[in-house]
Amino acid sequence: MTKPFSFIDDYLAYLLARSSHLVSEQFHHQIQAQGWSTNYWRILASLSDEDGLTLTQLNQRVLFKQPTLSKLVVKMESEKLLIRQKDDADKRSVKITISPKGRTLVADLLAQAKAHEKKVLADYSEEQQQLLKGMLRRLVLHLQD
Amino acid sequence: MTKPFSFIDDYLAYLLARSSHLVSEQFHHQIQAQGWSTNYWRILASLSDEDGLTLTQLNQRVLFKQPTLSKLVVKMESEKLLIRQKDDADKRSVKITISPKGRTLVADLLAQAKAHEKKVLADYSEEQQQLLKGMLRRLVLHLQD
DNA sequence: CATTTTTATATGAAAATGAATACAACTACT
DNA sequence: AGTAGTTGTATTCATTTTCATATAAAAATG
Repeated sequence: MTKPFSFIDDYLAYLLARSSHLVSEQFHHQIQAQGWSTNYWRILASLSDEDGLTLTQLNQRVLFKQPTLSKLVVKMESEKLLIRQKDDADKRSVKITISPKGRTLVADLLAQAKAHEKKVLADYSEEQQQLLKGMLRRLVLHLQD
Repeated sequence: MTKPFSFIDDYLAYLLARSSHLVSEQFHHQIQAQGWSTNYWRILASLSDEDGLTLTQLNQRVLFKQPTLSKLVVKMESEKLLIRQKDDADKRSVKITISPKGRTLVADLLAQAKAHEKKVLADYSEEQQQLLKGMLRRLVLHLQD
């Protein structure tokens, strides 16, 4: 009995990239149809858990290059979605907070995201969902140092 | 007992994006250190399993936008890594084949990729690896229609 | 503490990307 | 066959992203 899968279908990096792509794709369309950029969503979602992050801290969650995030954040501030303020403790740092306008937006998007995930995982039992997420969490923890 | 995870750490799309990012990151650095673009790697890897794909077919595996792939493929042909030829059956189509030069490159990169994956999954038992990959494969199948 | 090194963010020029579209070839329908 | 719609690829142009670097502040060093 030989290996049943082609390289690509047995290559973890590809399976992750592909599933990530597919899962996000639909939802990104949904967001874009409402006139929002997916970058905005990613930034707001990352801030939704823990507000007042530094640009660097935010950058670690949001998976952008630093100059990209820097510019996006300035732009989002100009659209009143975020507030940027110098950190008093370290005057190089910029602390980023969601504005009230941003909060209402992210609340809406979070609800949509949860609903979308529910659909994506509709065929999975609660145990399977936790198993999948748990394995991914473990992988992330394992790799991020 | 309340929910132990923040939104982001319990959101499948994020877990996938993050783990995908982390897994690929190191390997991409490794490739870039050798002077190769990660886009080239993705294209060559996708072709390694099944040569002579059409641009559209290749595009489905490689997760680029069509104009991006179109340009990359022309560029790679000019560097003698690929061969583009009109499909006789359908003269709109371009069939893409790996050149001999491309073959030696991809053989090298495939070996590196497998070695890298082995390191990434070093802490996982064979069963766990198959479980993880199986779940991802299932997710991909489930979503790609 | 003065000096060097490191860290946090911003910016400008250059490259990559993508939406829209053009164009050519194929398919379906009448 | 002729026409209308569809599909496969290339191209254009505006936007986005990134590399390289600047700047300023903090930390480390002697």
